[in-house]
Amino acid sequence: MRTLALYWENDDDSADAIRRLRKGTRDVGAKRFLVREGEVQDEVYSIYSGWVARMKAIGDGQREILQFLMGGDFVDFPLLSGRAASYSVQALTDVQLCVFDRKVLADYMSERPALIQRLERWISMEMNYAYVRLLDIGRRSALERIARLLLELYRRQERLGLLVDGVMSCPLRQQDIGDALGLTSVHVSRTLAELKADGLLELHASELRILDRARIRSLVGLPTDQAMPE
Amino acid sequence: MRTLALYWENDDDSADAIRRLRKGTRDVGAKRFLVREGEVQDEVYSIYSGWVARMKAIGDGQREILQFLMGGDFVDFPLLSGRAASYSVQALTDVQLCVFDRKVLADYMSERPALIQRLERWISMEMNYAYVRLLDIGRRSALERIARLLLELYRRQERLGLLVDGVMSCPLRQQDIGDALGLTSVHVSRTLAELKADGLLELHASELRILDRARIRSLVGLPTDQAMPE
DNA sequence: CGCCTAATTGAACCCTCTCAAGGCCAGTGG
DNA sequence: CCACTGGCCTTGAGAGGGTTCAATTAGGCG
Repeated sequence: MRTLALYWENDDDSADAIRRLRKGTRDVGAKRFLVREGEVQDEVYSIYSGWVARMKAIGDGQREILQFLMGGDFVDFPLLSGRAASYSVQALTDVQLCVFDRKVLADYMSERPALIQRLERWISMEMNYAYVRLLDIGRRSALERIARLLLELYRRQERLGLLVDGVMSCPLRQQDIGDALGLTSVHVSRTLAELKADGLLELHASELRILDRARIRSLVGLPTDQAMPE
Repeated sequence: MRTLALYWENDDDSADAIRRLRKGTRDVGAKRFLVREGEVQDEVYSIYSGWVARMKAIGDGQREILQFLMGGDFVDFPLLSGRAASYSVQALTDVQLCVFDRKVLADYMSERPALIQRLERWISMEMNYAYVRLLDIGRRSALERIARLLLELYRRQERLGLLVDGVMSCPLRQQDIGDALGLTSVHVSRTLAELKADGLLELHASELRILDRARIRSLVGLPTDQAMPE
């Protein structure tokens, strides 16, 4: 486990400053909830290591995973004004968190207006993930959805420098993938088999390897070159 | 056509101040694009009157509507830092816009840190709409999706004081509803017929009337009382 | 080794799509 | 005033992608 940067770490030292605001760290076991829908929390978490998911539950025990979170991501939302969460957040693996006091964070930021844009950029990136997922679920086939999601996760882990020899450690169960993409775990299984058979990727024993990135990108409707992320 | 409040108009006068920043107004005809995916704009719009949709296109001519916008909503995103839009924005009806200069708005806000929280609250509300839609498309049946969307729109128009005798003027084609919910216009037609037959709502000649709000709410999995919005 | 959770596979079903024809309505032009 | 047009909605029939149910296999872990 290594120390991960906060998202807005870029070219200046504001990330460092923010990091110094942290109250401490905390370990949370897999399957534990960090936030429950409807609750208000005066702490803010960012993820140090491990995987986490934001999700909404529907009456009959079903759930929809809204977003997967990993190293450096802030867990909840809105960050500054503590309001009842509109979703739950659950640890998918054992997780190490960075803990902030919401008020301290809010005070710090309101004294540094330049950070607004950074905050806004972060949020709009989050927003974009949600919108891309909407396009996925609304308009793409199971094959395309799964390929795109795996590529997205792979890309994010890659950026964090967490790949080992081009292999991503993927703690997601097929159930989780299905819950994120509006599919059944059964159908995720079948579709993954198809992707493997086509030689696009390998996923076995929680290890994901992208075999043919270009072909996946074209399958998904992205330009084949490296123009755009995900 | 009446003057609509900006979203963050609440209890103080910051909304007034922001409104004074506006550069002017502009009229845009139905079907025109206000923003195109990938473009950068130095103007920011909020909606004065009319309906607008954010959408993403997929290669083969399909599109997914991400969000419907109406009176007081800001059109694009991120608001302050002009970046390439990750979606297009199209007018669904003739629209009257409030035009701001992005830089003026950004400067104004960075001098008033208290507005950060307001900005963040707005965005997190937007985020919530996206997340609710994800739950819809991912886990709910066509019947539930359509009922919920129409209730959401009805509720928003109600808040804006735009209902006339409990009737909402709904400029959406069934195609639009389908594009927002991941359905075909054909199936939207059939499902609407079912909702009408069940006596839940009326939708005819662009006029929507909610007949049995409580039953729709329970169909959709919301508490039957008025506890929560949408 | 045994237990438990996750993944795979098969078969039947169903919700939603596709394709296609017809109807309604508003606008337009003769 | 009426025929024509184009856009949208409706309706039918058939097909398909994904689900459901259920049984089996594979994997981790004490």
